[in-house]
Amino acid sequence: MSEHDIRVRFAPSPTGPLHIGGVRTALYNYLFARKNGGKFILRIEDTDQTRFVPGAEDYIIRAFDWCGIEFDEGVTKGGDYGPYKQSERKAMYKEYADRLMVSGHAYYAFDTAEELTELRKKFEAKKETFTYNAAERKRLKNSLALTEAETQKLLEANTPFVIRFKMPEDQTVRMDDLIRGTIEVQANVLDDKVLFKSDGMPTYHLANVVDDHLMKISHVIRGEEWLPSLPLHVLLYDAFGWETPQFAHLPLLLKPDGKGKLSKRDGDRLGFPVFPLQWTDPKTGETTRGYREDGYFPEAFINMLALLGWNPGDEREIFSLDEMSAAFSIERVGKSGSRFNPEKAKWFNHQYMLKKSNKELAGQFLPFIKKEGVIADIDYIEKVVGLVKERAHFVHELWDQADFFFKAPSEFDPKAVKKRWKQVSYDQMTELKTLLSGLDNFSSGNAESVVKKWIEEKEYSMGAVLNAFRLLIVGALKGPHLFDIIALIGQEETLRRIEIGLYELGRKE
RNA sequence: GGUCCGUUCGUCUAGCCAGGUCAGGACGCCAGGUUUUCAUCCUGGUAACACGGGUUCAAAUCCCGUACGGACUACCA
Repeated sequence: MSEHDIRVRFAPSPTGPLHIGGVRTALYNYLFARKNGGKFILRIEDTDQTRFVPGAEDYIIRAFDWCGIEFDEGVTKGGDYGPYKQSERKAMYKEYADRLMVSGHAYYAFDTAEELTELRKKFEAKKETFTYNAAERKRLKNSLALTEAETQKLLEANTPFVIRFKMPEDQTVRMDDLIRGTIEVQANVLDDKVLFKSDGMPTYHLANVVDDHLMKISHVIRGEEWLPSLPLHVLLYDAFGWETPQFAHLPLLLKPDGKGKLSKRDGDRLGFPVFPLQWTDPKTGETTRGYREDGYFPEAFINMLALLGWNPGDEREIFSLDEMSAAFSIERVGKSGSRFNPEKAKWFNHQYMLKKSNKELAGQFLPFIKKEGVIADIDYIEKVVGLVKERAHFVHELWDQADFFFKAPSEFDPKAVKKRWKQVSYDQMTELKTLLSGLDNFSSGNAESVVKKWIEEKEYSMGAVLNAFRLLIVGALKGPHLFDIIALIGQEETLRRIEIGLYELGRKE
């Protein structure tokens, strides 16, 4: 393996279901790896034991599985750079923290969480912000302020400690971001972040830098919320004497209305999912809807997500994962946050509905038909789907568009009856029944030409006859081309429905 | 409050880096056409460079400022 191999990672924390913003971040990493012939790695960042949520890791894996996003290495895949779960790498982090101690880039701090909280409160009362930095560290309980003997004594007494990064003074940190360009920050304004916690676990900052280096990550593509800690990370690479990977910080997903980033509450409030899969909170038992359960096709979901912040530079909008991979480039990712638009999400699903084969759709439609207590042949369902798929956004909407293919109307839309069932209708339909019963060729085309010829010869109103006919067959003024319908349900059923309709609607006085 | 990031139709965005087009496309919405139903589809329309300076013959594009928005500011990631 050469030094220049492209390796990217997605590193979620198993603290709950994966937000669609996270899915998008993973997607961009995946596309970047595919485009550049690189590897895509899934690493679980579970260094916070207090926030562990059972089932979350499994959820994350199932979610990507559904999306069709595959990893080359990671918790489920294995690989040469494992383990891929940080809790299983625990032992090594202390070693790296110690290296920083030795090189003078880090120090022990014995301040308790309570003491620091107290300090922050005091500062706040003075309308100031407490920062653990060069100005303050001398007055606090740490190995920089204490004598060596005092420090040693505390250590020997097993006093809980953390290891903090010693932020350099008077240094300008220069960073390059693939999306935002060059960013400069004065190290003075940064604080001495905790690298190693008193529970023996590293913080995100240490773990992510160590792991990214050890796993030979070439590009760190992550959410914008990490931008403020980028200087720390860059300084950490420097302190270790490691080459920094390239960075790209992705813009946020914003809520459809109002201000701020997209949250679970927006989904509940506006009626759309914020998670790929349904999630049931193990503690509260509360269930949150997912895109899959709402009837979205994974391809549509991914396609919609990809275009939220990225565009190919031409006017294409419908992409398969392969097409997206080929077209993707990090330079074409926008800088500003994207407002999520539920309407367009539906449109995407409709596009995929149109694209999908009738066979595949029929298979997905089958359970809904069974639920209605109807038994139907799969070939028949396929033909039905072909006629109605363009009128639905989701598979679950198909039944409403197609129920009349499976059963005679049980009721007739009163408004339609009022509008289209006239005095003459009864006699005309009776005549039509006779006409149709004599047909040998009941194909859509033949039935249509015979019926229309008859209407013309009798000088009936085309609209009146056809709409009354539709009413008897469908029960409402909706549906595909009428003659396609009767050809599909067949001559016998067509005649039966006319008969039933005649009986139900009767002769209008 | 501090630090950093951002700002083109209602929304997603192209155009910006290498200044010069009636600022283009898509979703939505509106109108017309097709479908003697409804939906699809087709055609057309609606609608934007946050504001103020500067540089220039010329600024959406380059520079500065302002406003607004966002993220971060934990022994969370």
